[in-house]
Amino acid sequence: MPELPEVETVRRSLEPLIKNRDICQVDLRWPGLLKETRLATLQGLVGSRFLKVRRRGKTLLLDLDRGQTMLFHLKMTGQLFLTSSAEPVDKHDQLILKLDSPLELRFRDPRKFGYLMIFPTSSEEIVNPLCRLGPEPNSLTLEQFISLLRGHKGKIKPLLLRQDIIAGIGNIYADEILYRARIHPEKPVSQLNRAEFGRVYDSMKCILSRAIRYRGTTVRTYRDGLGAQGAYQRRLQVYGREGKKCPVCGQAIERKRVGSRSAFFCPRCQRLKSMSPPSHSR
DNA sequence: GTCGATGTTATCAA
DNA sequence: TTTGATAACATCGA
Repeated sequence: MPELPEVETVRRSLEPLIKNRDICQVDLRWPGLLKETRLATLQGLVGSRFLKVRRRGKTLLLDLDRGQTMLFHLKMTGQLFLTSSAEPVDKHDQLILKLDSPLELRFRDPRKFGYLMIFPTSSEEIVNPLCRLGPEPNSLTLEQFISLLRGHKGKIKPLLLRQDIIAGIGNIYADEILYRARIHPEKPVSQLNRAEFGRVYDSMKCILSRAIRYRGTTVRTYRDGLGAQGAYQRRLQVYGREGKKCPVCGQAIERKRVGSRSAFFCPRCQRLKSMSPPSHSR
């Protein structure tokens, strides 16, 4: 679930509390967490201090003094949170960074898809996951948005999910964005007119900022940097609501596989084809 | 117990 | 270029 709004919420909740704190001890409990990074590099972080916490797409970037950056990808079920060392360690806790006082920064991930990568901050733009990301949604003008999408073929929803085109949108928010824009997830981008692009663009900005305001969506495992749940799950209009009534027209929400992911949408508000004009023959 | 699905994405084949 | 399948893994619900 960690999409842009969730990762941004983790960032905002974590930064003020770990900024200027030192790493006193490193306890890696599952070596597979490290990606393209040596254990010695991780252990060498003892004595480093956190400077800031950034986000790029769905990744978290923890900048340290001494010029290194820790990149966490939460994937499906990863959690990065600050806690007290008195808190019992879960069997899915894969990394524990002891900070000063009783504070610990922990990475927990039941499914073990998430990872940590450490690299020099200066090489950020050439490092693997970051260098292939498209622009941030909030940095895009409508013109840029249109030209990014127009350069590709295919259905709109799978394109919104592509991180190399636009960074940060995942399955939940793609569905919510398209619902608000009244665009069917399978609509070919080649058939979108300017007004429809405009609606998707406005909807993207609106949904993402609203989801950040509500501190993200907790479907199951997502937690912010202090272990708190989000609140946006109560505002979802279509995601996970198959068979329930569309909030606007009352039609049953449908679910369909689009680009090998589940897509939830209202078949009436999000039509694939415009209605044929009424027939006069009778 | 089994089966199918889950918010992500890299990789490979067609 | 695009798509679909697969894989990484644990958990949950039917």
